[in-house]
Amino acid sequence: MSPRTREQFQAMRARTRAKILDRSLELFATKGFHDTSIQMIAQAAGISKGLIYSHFKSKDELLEAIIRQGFEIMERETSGSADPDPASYLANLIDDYYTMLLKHETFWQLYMGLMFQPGIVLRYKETMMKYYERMLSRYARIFRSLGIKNAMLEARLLGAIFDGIAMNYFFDRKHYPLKRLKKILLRRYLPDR
Amino acid sequence: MSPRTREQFQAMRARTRAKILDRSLELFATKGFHDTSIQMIAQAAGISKGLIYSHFKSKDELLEAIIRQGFEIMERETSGSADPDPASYLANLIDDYYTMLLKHETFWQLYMGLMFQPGIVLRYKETMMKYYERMLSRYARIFRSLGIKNAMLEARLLGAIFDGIAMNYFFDRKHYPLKRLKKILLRRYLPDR
Amino acid sequence: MSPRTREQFQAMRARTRAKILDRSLELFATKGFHDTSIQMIAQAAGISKGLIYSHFKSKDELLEAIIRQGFEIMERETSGSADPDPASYLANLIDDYYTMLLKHETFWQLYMGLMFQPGIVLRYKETMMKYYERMLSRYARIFRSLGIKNAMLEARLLGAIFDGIAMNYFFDRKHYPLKRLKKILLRRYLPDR
Amino acid sequence: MSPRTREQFQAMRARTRAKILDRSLELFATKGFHDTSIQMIAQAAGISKGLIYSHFKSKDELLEAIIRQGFEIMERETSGSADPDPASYLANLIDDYYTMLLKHETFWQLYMGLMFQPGIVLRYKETMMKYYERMLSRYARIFRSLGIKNAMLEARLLGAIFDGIAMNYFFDRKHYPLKRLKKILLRRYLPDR
DNA sequence: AATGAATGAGTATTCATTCAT
DNA sequence: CATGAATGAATACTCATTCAT
Repeated sequence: MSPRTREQFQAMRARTRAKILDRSLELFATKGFHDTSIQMIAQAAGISKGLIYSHFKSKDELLEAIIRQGFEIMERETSGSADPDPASYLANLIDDYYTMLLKHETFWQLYMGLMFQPGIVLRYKETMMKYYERMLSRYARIFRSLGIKNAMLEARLLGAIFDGIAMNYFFDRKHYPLKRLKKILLRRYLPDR
Repeated sequence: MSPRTREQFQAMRARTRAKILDRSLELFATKGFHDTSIQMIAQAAGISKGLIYSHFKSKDELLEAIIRQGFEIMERETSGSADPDPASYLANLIDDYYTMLLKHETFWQLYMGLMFQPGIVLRYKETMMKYYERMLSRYARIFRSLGIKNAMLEARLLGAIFDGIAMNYFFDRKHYPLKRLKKILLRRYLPDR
Repeated sequence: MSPRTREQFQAMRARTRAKILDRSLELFATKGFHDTSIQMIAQAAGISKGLIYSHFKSKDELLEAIIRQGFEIMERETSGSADPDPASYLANLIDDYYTMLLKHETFWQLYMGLMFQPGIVLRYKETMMKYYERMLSRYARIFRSLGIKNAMLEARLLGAIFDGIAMNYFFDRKHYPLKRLKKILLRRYLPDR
Repeated sequence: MSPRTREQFQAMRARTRAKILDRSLELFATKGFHDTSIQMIAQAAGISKGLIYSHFKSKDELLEAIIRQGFEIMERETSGSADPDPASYLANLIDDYYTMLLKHETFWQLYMGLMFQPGIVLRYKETMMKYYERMLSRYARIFRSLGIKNAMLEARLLGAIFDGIAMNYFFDRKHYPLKRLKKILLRRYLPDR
């Protein structure tokens, strides 16, 4: 019955918050934002509805927190991987993308789903765009260093390819030939390897 | 004062039905299925809520009708365009895609949005898949006739590219360089032209 | 193309009216008043919704017409059967009741159902009561002429027996031993026959 | 400021649930199932519409709960009353019936009303039948032990009498000579007392 | 007279959010 | 801090009734 220290409290809160974020991400991604009720999240997280509201002001803010967190993780993980050889860069890029897609499948799925729900997207559009643009710039830089013309356009195309693959993959995860497409992609962008 | 003829009634119904389909497609696409209420559709169509239900048994069936209609139009318009020269085929393919995308923008946007709403997608997955597969087969046939190996995989890649482009386009219609991407695409797939 | 005479028109109207009454009685009795829509009646009668309203001001008035008609028929058919021998009277009474029950089964069922729908009953209570009381008086008269004391109470009991039997019969028409109960009844009220 | 204990929550729920059951029974019985809206029940119970749905999944389930509860009470209260003398049994039976009728008037009225609403009855028919049959068996046993032939048929007749009396009583509660009918009934079934 | 398209008030139901304890 | 009872606004859907032709 010794009173918990401030640290213990904070750790607990952090754990609860993480659990909420975790569970809602999963539910939002697999069932959709509208078809996931606060009640369901609470149940999945093993806590009460009220407690969710002590962490997030509203369902919308919870969603926002998930998105923000997702982007942060994504960015943190992508920013590394310097490589002197531009061609490897490109291979890394493609590798990275696939790694990310599979590692953060759930977030990715949620994120793409949101892109098409205009009512929701509006609120996060800017955040999403910033992230996306940063990514494109990275692609473009590599293309440019490889002497490719229209580097930004090429970056856009690569981005579109990635998005399209992800989209199709999520639509029919079980049967989509993700790996074989990766091979084709590598062959196309790095023919001389 | 003589009663309306059967034809008159049918014409009235057809007109109303078209208006409903039209308006809901637009609203579903721009605001999302969940965020569009029957009330809103009624208002947009200038009719009463009840009348919608005299045409469609439920909101779900209305959506289904929209999807079905969309696919039908799409298919009807794509099925033509025979061309003796396979290379032209490919150019046509890309042309066609862009034409379709712009002509039926709204439906396209709805369709993509639905792909990520698991609760909804389930009901129409099969319909969507059939359509998509038919499209891929067409692509593959062309690749095959051009002597390209892995024709089906290449078809999948092209499909992904198209989807990715559409997705990005819808996310930021105003600034997306749709036309320039088309050029890049044509150059890539038909380098010797 | 010769114009129909006034008589022909009236005959047609009467026929339509009869069909409406007939069909609604059946539907109200078997599905319940609330669970029968005007649309269903129109369909069952092979006419349009509007036409029903040209015969009856409202669904309620249609019900009222059915009830009124039912009572009229009932009364007309019961009023006859004079019999010099009081004991035969009693047998007749029981016979009559069973005959009526089976002949106008549908109306009977509707009528009993309405007795317990307070919202509806209120409007027809008086009509129903008058009819019922007249019936009871007839019973009482017979009991009195047979020298039975408490004739009115006995009439009430007989009435209750009739109602109870009908009720149970309607609840499980297929298995209810209607005929055997009649025998028991006759034996009880006319032991020396 | 300490959170409510599980017991406190349970007590709250139980109180609310009882209030809902209580009020709906009354309203369903006096106004009919269809003519009682959830809104009315909420108002009568002094709670919000939503709260009703946290206790019962639907209006139908609420009705079912009422019926189930009614039968349970009925059965619990009837099951007692052993008596060595069969004749007393019979008197008890009649007594019991009248006691029940008056004690649970409202439920009785609801129950009878439902018997004639085909759409509703279907769902509960079996439950109702089971209860009714158990009751009839009890009656039959007594008749048999009194050496009466056709015991089951006699039971059915008694059942019908009870139902008929109840029905008439509910139709015109104020003026129906319930007590005097009881006397007549007792005299008829127990003439030598 | 006859049709059925059109209306809109009414109803069950859901769910994010609040709040007393 | 934590709970879940309670609220009420929002939403899909039904159906009696009206009315133009």
